[in-house]
Amino acid sequence: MAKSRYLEIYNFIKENINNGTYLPEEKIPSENQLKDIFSVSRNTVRKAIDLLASDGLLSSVHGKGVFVMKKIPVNFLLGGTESFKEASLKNSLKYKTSIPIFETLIVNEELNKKTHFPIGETIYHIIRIREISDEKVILDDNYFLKEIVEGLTASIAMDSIYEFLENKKGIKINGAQKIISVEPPNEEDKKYLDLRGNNLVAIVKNFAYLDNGTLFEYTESHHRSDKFVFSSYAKR
Amino acid sequence: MAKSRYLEIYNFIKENINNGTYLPEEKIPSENQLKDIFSVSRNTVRKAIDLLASDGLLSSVHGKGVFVMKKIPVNFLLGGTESFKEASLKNSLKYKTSIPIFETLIVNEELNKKTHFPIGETIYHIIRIREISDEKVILDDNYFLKEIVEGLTASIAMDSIYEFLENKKGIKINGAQKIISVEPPNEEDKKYLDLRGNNLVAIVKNFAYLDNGTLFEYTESHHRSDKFVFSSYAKR
DNA sequence: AAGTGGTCTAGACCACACG
DNA sequence: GTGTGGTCTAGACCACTTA
Repeated sequence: MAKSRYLEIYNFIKENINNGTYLPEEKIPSENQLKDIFSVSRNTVRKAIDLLASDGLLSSVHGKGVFVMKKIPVNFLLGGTESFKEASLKNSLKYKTSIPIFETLIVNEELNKKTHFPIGETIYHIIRIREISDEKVILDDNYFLKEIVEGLTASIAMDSIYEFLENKKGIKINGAQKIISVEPPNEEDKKYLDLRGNNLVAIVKNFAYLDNGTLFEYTESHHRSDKFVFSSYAKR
Repeated sequence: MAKSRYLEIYNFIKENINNGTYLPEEKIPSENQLKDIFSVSRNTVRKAIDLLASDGLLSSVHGKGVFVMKKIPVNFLLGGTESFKEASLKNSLKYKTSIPIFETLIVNEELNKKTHFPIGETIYHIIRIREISDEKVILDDNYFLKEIVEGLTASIAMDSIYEFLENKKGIKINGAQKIISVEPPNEEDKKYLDLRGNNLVAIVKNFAYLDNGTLFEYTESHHRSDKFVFSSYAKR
């Protein structure tokens, strides 16, 4: 159940898009009609529509109406801020995680250059190897501010770190800056991954921020290049 | 000057972030203070704040206040010495463009599979080669719905297609779904790009939609892997 | 002219954080 | 308790599109 009126309307519209009641490239009922249907103010209807528009599902056009965006032709997506586990579940893949490194470090100049954490901060450094269908294809090189993620253990890291941070510790994550590039594998990649002749890895650098603006995580995900996919929707 | 009150407030806050009046990890004035400063209703202040939050510049925290996000400039995040990456992110690059192919096609089954345009539609197919510092490093394989982009010419494509569509034709673009992968070069890549021994290309597939939901563009950008970089901010 | 979304007001009550 | 942001109302007027 939705806890607010606008989420109720949000879910109603979303459901009607998914089940084909509202068709792509066509209009949904006008804001005034929806306001009467739900007996709410127009602002509440607009809030629901704005949310769906930022999801890329709707588009408001002045004087015309609110259109349903044509369905995005990809349903096997990785990426966004989705964690490895969420992505795997959605794609029903078999995965295994191993953790060859779980250590505590103090940020020195070299680490500061790489992670952008302030020099002197205490951080956890974790390397996780992701095995999918019996092939080690992803190496996650994680750095977390210890102060923020206190209580994190290797067995939690085997599962989902984000699940722990958000649900167990109540940490509010605002979002993350991601930078993707393609580079030759480093020593750790060669040591831990099943490169199978691939001489390049796709690297996703991830700078994650708390709701108050603090940088609390830096992660480099090294993907075997032939197994790498990334997806995002960019509003114009 | 801004044409609406909320944009005025939006620009005011943004300016104060940029010039250091509002500092990262600290709070901006409360919604009630801003409402009095600008003599507007609280909803108008909230609209400005919501916009900046969706830009990733602010973050509202219930009961606490509105925080300025700490943002590390993207060019610092890259590190390394690769001047191309820094330059391309600063947008200070001069592309030289050549157009070996500019043709009109009817969508058949094979093209439908690749572009997702309806079978039977008339489309433009354009291949553009991007040369940077005398190296051909990007191949753009573009497909546009002819009906929408009518009037597009090769000389426009040399410059900026989007500038033409948005400013000259008044086309409203909602956004685009992007999918990134790494693959071996195809025959066209081998023919047109200076691969310099690189045996992989980074491919950005781009599905662009109009405001009414219509898919009007499909583009594959093939980047020589050592010159590829991609950046995005994802809200949680 | 009628209908649509875009902006804005001046309130209200609620939920959360902190001292 | 006080202050903060989160939700919501019941209007109003404006700007754009279509007929």
